[in-house]
Amino acid sequence: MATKATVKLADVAREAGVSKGTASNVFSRPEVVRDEVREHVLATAKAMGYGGPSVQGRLLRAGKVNAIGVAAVEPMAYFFEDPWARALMAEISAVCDASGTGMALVSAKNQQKLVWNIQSALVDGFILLCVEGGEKLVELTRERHLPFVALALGVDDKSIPTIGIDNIEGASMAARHLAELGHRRFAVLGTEFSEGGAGLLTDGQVRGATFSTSRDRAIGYWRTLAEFGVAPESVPVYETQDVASIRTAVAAIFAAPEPPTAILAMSDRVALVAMEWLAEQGLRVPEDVSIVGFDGVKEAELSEPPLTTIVQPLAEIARQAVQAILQDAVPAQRRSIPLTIAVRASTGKPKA
Amino acid sequence: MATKATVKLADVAREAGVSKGTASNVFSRPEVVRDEVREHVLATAKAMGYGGPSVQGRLLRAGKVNAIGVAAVEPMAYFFEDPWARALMAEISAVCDASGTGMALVSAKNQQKLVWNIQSALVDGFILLCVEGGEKLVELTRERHLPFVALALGVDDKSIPTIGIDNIEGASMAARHLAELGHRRFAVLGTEFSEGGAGLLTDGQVRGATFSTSRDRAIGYWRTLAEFGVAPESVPVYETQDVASIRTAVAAIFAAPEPPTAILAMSDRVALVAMEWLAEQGLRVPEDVSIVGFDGVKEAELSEPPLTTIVQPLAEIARQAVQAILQDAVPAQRRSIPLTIAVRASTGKPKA
DNA sequence: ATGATCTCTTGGATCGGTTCAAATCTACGC
DNA sequence: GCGTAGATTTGAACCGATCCAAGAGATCAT
Repeated sequence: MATKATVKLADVAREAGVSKGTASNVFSRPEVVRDEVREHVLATAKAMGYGGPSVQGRLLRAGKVNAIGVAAVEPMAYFFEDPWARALMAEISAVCDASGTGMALVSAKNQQKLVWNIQSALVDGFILLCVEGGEKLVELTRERHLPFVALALGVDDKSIPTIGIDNIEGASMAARHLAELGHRRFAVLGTEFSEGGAGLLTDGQVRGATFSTSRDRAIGYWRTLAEFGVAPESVPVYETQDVASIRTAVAAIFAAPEPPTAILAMSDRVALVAMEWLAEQGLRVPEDVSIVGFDGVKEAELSEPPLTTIVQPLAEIARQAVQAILQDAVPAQRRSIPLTIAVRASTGKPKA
Repeated sequence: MATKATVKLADVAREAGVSKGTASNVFSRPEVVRDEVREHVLATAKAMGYGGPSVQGRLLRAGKVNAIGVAAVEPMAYFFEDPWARALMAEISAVCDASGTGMALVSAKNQQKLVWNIQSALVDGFILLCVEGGEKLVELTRERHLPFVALALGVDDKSIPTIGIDNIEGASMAARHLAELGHRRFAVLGTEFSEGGAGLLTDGQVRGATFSTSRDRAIGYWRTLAEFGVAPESVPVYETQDVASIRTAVAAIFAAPEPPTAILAMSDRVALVAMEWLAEQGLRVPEDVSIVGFDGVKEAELSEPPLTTIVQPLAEIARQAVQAILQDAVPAQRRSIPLTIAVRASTGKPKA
């Protein structure tokens, strides 16, 4: 059903009695060929079942693929299932759409396959979603000698072109919001600090975290709360992983003799799971507990109650990332984009 | 930062003092070259900043891209935002993942760009999401002379390789479920029947629909209801488009002197919007009205109440589509995959 | 007629690899 | 010292187009 004996441009040219060059022009620069000739070549091509210039051939010559790859160390379905990834992909694709650039999904949970996929992806550059295994991903991508930009990179490395957010600043905003409402007893529901960890963390574990994203957010919370007279030692930080670990953590937090009146969650996902647990326990948000998320995913707007959260400027991140790659002008180092806070119904004054 | 003077294989070969052929073998068939030579060439390559064999060059020779394209006549963000598309994409990507195949997103709302994108996509074949503009899409894809499979194609055309579902059968299941619960007064909340239409349809308009998907579902509903003694004329069919048109339609349905006790919705999306309207009006589901959706998207499980719906076997559709393309064995004609019904809380016995 | 312009066409070089038949090298047996 | 099988290398052909300098024709003014 597909290409059969693969008719090529040269065949069409011969059959039509013109040179290869002319035949090529008929397809890629029709205006320079005389109408009569063009029609004839086109007709011959159609008759022979020629499927237009092979992309491969053209490609070899042009060098540009006109597509960018988006890579992650995750199964490919991640792009369509994870809320953050999805939101980001939607923004990236909107930018690509506008500039007529194609997108290729490059991904694999399996290291070996990932190597191969990155090596052989037909793209002009990469956008790396570094939520997990970021360093490895960057290293692999480097070898392709193509422009790339890392997003959500969890490690500090000045030599990696990154577009991101200022996590300390974002966390600060969340903490300030709650502190200004009058809260003084807090707990932090964190994301991953180190490979596979979970549970209550010590100050040292927080500062020595593998993933700087989590570390910076914790530091941002602590620092700002301190300004309001809340001692960091009084603000426990729980590391979480899957849903079960999140529930365990919230349970631990509220098992305390004097539970917090406000929760600082390092991601909307964590916050939403926590809200579910709270609802099950009959604790009202925000009357009994206020909670602030982080990321600004769509789901946060639709939850009951809607979640106050720090929203990431995904559209702007996407725009800058795609532009950087298309123009082969990747930032020399990390570039930060300002965050905003969306105040919704999950936060309020603490109980008197 | 990217490739500079672009070192090529020939350069490395010259520098290392071996032939181009040997250099090529070092990278693509390392086992045939002597260790000593291999090491030396590899070292030279690294020193010169050679980024491995260019994919383009290899490609030209090999002919296989090892990627399939998924195309739709929609803005690219559609793949990440539309519930049905997302669910399907997740399944497709799972299959691709398993076989190490890459995925490229090919899409554009703009006809001209779409043509170009399809023409130049670097893929071995296409999966077409034909929810809208299906015929045009098929036509364009044909020209590439690559294997392709159409999904959710809304038109009857035996010459198009399609993998789909039996819409009549699915609609039948929905209708039977409600009829067996005892319902006798129905209304159909339909999807698009013809380009841009909306509102109450006549029998003739239903049967003469442009989109066979909607037509078949309507026919399935009517046919089965008739078996239960419900005359087709008593079951109004409303065509809908955007959210506003859906709300208008439900409003019209419930403005009737004897409103139906059950709604047959042709898609989960339509059903969910309708449920929202019903909730606003204080009508309880299923106590006052039962409703059955179609598609089986994730959101249908999470709605309040969870929606009874006809679920499409997306995983199986995805598997067959990807396999067909990878093996260049596209079905000669339409192939149907059986549907199942997920009975949830949105349906119950009618009020006595 | 002759030369100057213009408009098309042509053919060969090139993109960056892979492939494979033939050439070269080694080691080993007699 | 000679022949031979086996292991490596080589070099030219090829994949399917695009690009461009140069050639061929047609048109028009002198």
